[in-house]
Amino acid sequence: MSPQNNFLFESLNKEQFKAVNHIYGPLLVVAGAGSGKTKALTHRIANLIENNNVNPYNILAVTFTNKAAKEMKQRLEIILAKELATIRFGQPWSTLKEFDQNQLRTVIHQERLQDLWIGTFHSLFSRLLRFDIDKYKDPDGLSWNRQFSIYDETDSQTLLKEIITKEMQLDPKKFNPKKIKWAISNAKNQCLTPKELEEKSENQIDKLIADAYMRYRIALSRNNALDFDDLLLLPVFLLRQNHKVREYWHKRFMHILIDEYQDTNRTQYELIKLITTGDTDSEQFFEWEDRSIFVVGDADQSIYSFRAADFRILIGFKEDFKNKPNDKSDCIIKLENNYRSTSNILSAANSLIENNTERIEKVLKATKSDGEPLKLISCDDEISEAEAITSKIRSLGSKNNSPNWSKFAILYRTRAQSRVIEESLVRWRIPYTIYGGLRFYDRKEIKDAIAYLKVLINNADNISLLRIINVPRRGIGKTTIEKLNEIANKLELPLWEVINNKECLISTIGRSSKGINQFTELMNELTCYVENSGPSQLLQLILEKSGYLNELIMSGTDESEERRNNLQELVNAAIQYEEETENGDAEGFLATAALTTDSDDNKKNVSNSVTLMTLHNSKGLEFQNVFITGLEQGLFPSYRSIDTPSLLEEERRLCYVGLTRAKERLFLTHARERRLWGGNREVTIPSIFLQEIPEELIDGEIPQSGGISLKRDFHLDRLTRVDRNNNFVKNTPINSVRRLYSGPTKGEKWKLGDLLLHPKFGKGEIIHIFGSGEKISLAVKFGDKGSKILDPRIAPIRSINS
DNA sequence: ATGTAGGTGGTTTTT
DNA sequence: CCACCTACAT
Repeated sequence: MSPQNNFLFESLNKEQFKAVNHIYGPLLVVAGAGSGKTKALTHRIANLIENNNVNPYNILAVTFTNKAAKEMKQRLEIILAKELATIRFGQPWSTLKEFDQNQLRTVIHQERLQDLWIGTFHSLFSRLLRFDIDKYKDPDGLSWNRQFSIYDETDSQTLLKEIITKEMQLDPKKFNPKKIKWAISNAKNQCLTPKELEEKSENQIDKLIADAYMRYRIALSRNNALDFDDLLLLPVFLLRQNHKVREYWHKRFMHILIDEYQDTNRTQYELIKLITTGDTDSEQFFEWEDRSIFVVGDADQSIYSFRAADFRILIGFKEDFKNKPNDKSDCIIKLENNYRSTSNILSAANSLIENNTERIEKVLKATKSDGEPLKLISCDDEISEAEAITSKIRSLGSKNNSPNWSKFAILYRTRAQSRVIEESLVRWRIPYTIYGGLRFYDRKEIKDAIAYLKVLINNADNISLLRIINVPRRGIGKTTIEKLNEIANKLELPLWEVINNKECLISTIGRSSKGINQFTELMNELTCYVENSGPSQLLQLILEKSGYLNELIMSGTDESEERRNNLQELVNAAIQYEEETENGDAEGFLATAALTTDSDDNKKNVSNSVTLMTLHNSKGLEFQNVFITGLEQGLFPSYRSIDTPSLLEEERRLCYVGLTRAKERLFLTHARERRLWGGNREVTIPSIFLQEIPEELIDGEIPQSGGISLKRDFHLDRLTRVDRNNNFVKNTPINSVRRLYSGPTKGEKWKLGDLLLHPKFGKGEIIHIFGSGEKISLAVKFGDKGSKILDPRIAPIRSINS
């Protein structure tokens, strides 16, 4: 059939059409922000299935987030259902009743899309490992089975810390487990084995890290566990060594699509290459015949190099996948029409990004009119910044009787910046949602419940076992656990094997084994249910039989009520998982739990609230009104990037991503001074990025000071906070609020040119006064000691008469 | 075995 | 400033 007649192609521009109609061979789609790349992707998949007889079973589609995967699947469902509508009902989709529409979608979902693999690299390849991990033969003799646990950052750090302190006998203060984990992760993302890392090491510390990596790997395998990076790294080794496995996946995934290709790292790239080329020698060029690889990306939006993403992979695409050495065929399509933002916003973004050197030349062309100029909001400090943002949102929102808060997004470089903004929003009763931060699955009670399930599935998982062995309290103490753990290590057995052995217990810890017995009996009883129960039922049983729920009910506090609700929510999530996957097993549910982030949660999107998130989290989203905050040197761009050109370019790309999120209005804010971590306020320098946007596009504005009349009130007690261990923190005082409420200062006795005496710096002269009233800081010049910024309420200074 | 006080160290971005 | 860890008291 002639594809041109197909409505699949109706709403596409010329370039999008070319992309969608690409069938075999490699293709790189360079897609600028807002240029309709998701459309190109979904329509191409539909085109493959609908018009080119491709079985969805043979398609692998990689997205950057689970949310994107979900959305893509839904869009695909609708496209195909529309197609089906004309065939089944002989009438267009829009004229069908909702009931019929839904029925068609269900049909498509069940009959056509069930076998389509679509998801993040991590979720897709954890799935692949569930099939084939037992076929992996490790050169060091390590092994895993398909019940493997997935360790999150905390779990793996716990494990690594144990290795560093106990096995290697190093001082964790000198050798920070976090940093070592970071280094190991980096190696894994570059596809390096411990051995390769060791060969590359140049100094003692590098050697130590390689050693830790080696031991960490062994420890993971003893726990039958993998960390996030392993989910990609292990498949690479498996596919490299096992021809049969490689051929299987090569033959299965004939059409590979990858979104956000600029954020691919070496390991992911290796993975894709292995599956695409299959059993051919890398020296040889194979025929594409009936297969394709289709990647979409934008080098200007590459913002994840800190986790080893490398956008040069995108730039090298043509070289990597061209047909023959001399192939001249053009396998690049550029999407440059932007359908999202006003022309002013685009001009600003284009000007900014032109300051980067490493790029694929590309200019976003506006399809919308000029719109309003960008607004620059300069503020005294971070509190007035927050107030200015809030007041702007209020004035724009109040034009409407029922304001649509979800049209607003506040973006920041670091999470720490959100706090002050939250306080301001709470004060003005503006509803907001923070993305990122504490994951649902990271809450204490959820991690506990999941740990039970993990141990039931994989009893070698010591980290999870140790987490729950005394939760709820069974009177098992630290020394007992320590003792047993030592025995387990000595015998090279999982801790579970040791505690599940009555003789062993009695001979080693004797009378203090009561609690342990209670625990093993519980787990043995629960194990009986594993085979015939789904994850939701198992969780329910765990919570009841362990006494976890009872304990929460007994305590009867608001906090425990909240925890119970969360646990109910967890059971619901498991039920939903079972429905979506048609009786998916507990292993699959655990993988979902490990790999789901908060921003994947679609429930949040429907609420009418202002969005707060990091710039990183904003990738792929769009909002009517966007605030980019904290545009100061050292904050954005970050102080760690400021002196390194390549890192600075990444910050600039991050800024570019931020700018291009906005559809209509864009606000840029900065504070003239800022308290970074409660310490002294620092005078700031406006971000270099502000200078890189043409002046004529920006409209300055008089900064709003923090001195709006504030009514003491409400809600502050509802700002329940949770610490990093997920315990609720009671009555956290909110300092900035307190500061704003406390009355006027004891008087402004300081003025320019005054002389003062400081015990450490000596005599100084006030050369500048920042702020006024309560929030005053003095810049004082101390002769040979240089200048300092002082807070006169804190600094031990007294004025002297000249 | 468990709870709490105080000292200390760390602060970019995430699957 | 905040969260974590350790040491100590119960």
